[in-house]
Amino acid sequence: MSIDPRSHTPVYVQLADLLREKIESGDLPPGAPIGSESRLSQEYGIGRDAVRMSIAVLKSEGLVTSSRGQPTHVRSSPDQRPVEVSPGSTIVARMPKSSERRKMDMDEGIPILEVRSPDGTVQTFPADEVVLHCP
Amino acid sequence: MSIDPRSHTPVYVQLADLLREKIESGDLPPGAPIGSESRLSQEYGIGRDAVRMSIAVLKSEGLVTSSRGQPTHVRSSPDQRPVEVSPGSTIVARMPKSSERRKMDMDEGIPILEVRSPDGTVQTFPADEVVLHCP
DNA sequence: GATAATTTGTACGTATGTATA
DNA sequence: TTATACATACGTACAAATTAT
Repeated sequence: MSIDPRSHTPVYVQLADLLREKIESGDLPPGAPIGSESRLSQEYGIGRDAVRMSIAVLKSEGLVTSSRGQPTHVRSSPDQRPVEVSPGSTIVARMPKSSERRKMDMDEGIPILEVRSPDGTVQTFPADEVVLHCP
Repeated sequence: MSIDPRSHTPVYVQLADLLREKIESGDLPPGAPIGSESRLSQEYGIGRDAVRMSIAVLKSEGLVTSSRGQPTHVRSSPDQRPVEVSPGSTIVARMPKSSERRKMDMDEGIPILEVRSPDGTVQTFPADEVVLHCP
């Protein structure tokens, strides 16, 4: 599996597809480092910018996480706990604002689930932590 | 309101915050162009790269959309239609994969809502189009 | 219809800052 | 301290899509 710079598909999309395949196949299991930017850059013969764009795609899909000084690694999703929803509640999902995401210590690419109960109370959950159960 | 390149807060975060404020205050209403990259670059005295990173933040939050040849504009969310959920259903939210997003013609920064009915059927909705109603 | 101008997308480069090991 | 790795920020160039002329 390699990357074709002459393809109509951008190289960063090709690399993202390639890495996503490795993640979903288990070749890169949760917690595994996907390889440093410079290493991927050399290995596939593309610029570091293209590598970073690939990783940005995977981060936006919640598949990997990265932070300064640490290797980028495959995200290990937490166990999803069941949450019982009150009868008559309404549910929406949205992406958190950056400030909200930092405050709730959420990774990129994770939506927020909002549950509005009939009594007016609103509960918000990081979407990867819960499974809502309707009555 | 201006941008301080000496601040500890990255300039692209500062610009994202600035534009988000204008969007949420109604100064930049839905459908309004936020200004071209070159214009924002000149106006705030920062590089085009920083401008693009700012816009990437706002796109990931579902606040703006952009495509080749067209000015980036404030996203106008569609009306959220009510969806009745079957009793005993479970609900999760996640981000779509790139291929999924293209196939469903979804903008960036929009989660997917998955409703699993007790009979095993699974319904998926772009999260900005629906409000789920529990029985 | 054809051209030109505008705008975003892709891809490369360099340099420096900051956090971690 | 040193080395590694990611984050930020600047630059350039060209491609591709849209809009205006």
